[in-house]
Amino acid sequence: MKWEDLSREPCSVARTLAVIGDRWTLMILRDCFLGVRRFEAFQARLGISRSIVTERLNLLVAEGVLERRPYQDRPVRHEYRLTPKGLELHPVIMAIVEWGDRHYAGEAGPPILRRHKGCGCDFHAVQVCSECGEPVSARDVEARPGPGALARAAPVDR
Amino acid sequence: MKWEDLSREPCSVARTLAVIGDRWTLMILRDCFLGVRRFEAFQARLGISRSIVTERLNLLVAEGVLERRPYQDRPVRHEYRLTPKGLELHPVIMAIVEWGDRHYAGEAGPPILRRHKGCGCDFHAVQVCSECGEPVSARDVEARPGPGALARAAPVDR
DNA sequence: GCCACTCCGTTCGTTTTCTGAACTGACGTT
DNA sequence: AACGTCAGTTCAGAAAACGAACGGAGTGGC
Repeated sequence: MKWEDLSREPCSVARTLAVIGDRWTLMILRDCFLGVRRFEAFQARLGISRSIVTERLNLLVAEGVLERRPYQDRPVRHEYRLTPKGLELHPVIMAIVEWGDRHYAGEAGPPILRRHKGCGCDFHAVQVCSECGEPVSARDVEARPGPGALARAAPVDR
Repeated sequence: MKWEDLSREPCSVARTLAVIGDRWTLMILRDCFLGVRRFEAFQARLGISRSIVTERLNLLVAEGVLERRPYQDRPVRHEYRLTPKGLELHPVIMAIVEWGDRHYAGEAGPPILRRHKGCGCDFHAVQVCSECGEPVSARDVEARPGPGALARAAPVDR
């Protein structure tokens, strides 16, 4: 399978990764959530090729994850901001942070603390069931084909 | 920055992506959570180069995300199973699914439905604050350097 | 014994992607 | 006029991924 074919797969993981699954895209999004908005800042913080920054930002804008808006004229300069759709990626970043904090934080503890404005506490993100509110782990979930599944969805070969 | 340097960054996102941020690794993990365990099955389902499958599985085993265990002798054949550390990646996959379902499911609806065994309902995953139990969105979070932050953690340049 | 088949890889030459460094261009500052 | 900032673009060389073939250890059929 080619990378571009991912978006045509009948799978929400594949379709999402077609947008954000690139090597550096999630790092760019991390920075977005930390408030980074400018081309130079993304490039400097990540230390990657400028052409990659251009390409990734353009893709994210095309997908409606980021919005490119002018913040000055003469010369016109743009900044990249998360759209509502982009903000909805927050749980993805938080889930990644959660796992990294748990398994790769050093002796000292996690490199970044997050406070929940609602209750004022340093917190970590927990995933719960939308129906009963109980925490959900991998073992608690049973997957089956849904209405958007194509015929292609063959039974898994174990 | 090179890809290998990610694991040395004082950032849980970077460290996590150093392990699972690869183009195909998250697709392999998706299949793991759907019960796929064998080399041939990963390769056939993803349709990617066999050498890439080999490399990614080896990395995931080296990182303790998957376990390589024999399921027969003569000839010895191994299957790849999620370890407890690997199972803890479930929220990451679920967060990705959630976003894909919301923004890329067609008219018909999501391609896969998930039932929570605890309550028996089809559900979706919600992220809540570990302290107060309220749902957390991007706007509700305030990040600041934690104990594991190095001096390198400069203020964000906006 | 011989051939076909399965599973799990490895090897290798070609194509694609990424990198690093320089270049452009519009504007401000000294 | 010279220099600096920001946001890109260009391009040769390095790295990664691809496809297709090959290997090897066993099973099953005849």
